[in-house]
Amino acid sequence: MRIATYNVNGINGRLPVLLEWLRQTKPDVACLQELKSPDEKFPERAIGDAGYGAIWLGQKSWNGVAILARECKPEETRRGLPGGTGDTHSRYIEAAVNGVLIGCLYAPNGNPRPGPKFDYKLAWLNRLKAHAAGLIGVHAPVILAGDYNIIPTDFDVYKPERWIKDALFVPEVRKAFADLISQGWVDGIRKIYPDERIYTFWDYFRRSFERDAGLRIDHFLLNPVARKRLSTAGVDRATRQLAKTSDHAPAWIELLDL
DNA sequence: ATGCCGTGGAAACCACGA
Repeated sequence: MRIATYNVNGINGRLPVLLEWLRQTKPDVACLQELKSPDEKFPERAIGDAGYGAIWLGQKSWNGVAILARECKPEETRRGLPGGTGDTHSRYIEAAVNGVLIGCLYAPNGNPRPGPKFDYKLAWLNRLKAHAAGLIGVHAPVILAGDYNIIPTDFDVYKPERWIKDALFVPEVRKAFADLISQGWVDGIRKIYPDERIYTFWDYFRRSFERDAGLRIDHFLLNPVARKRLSTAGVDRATRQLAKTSDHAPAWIELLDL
């Protein structure tokens, strides 16, 4: 079972690239972020024609998350993290697909720091941690996949010194990721590639992709049941080279079938 | 050191992203 995550940066503008990627790589589940689309403009028909059922949580212009499942409809279990009174951002949706519980998340960027956007990021990550604490012990595979907007370590950024004060890399934010790991979650991509440079995002400008000046900010966290089934992982770098592409590349993990 | 590019929405610029 292949589970992918892809920050599409606008699902309607990105539709040709998204459909090409689905056609070529055929993930069983695809977690999408940054739809930048209100619910009524989600391209349900085009995605259905491509062979995918979908659930989504959009909003006008910003944010937005969706879960796609090949040849079936995800069984939605939650929309929005708990404790979100007054939070208008569409950043979390969760579903069961073939016995695997999938949380699809788009964490806040948090820049500029300090400021209200950074405070919101830390508060949101605290809510994620609280929800994750309740999922870690579920007796089924659980995957928390998405754009965490966190560079976990020096090894996950092309030039750490340039990012020291950035909201993706400051100690408080890296600690939030480490706290999740302390709960018992496993960083799936790093588990498969302990010693390789893996990036999932490259800026559009300064020829970042050509220079491989990237960041690893899209992650899969696996609970212990899911970890036992983890077999392979990867990043679809070819998709990052297509015309009109996102600044993120899709990332994926493979779980052994039972 | 930097939104230099790109998207969406409103309005021919602005907010926002990482």
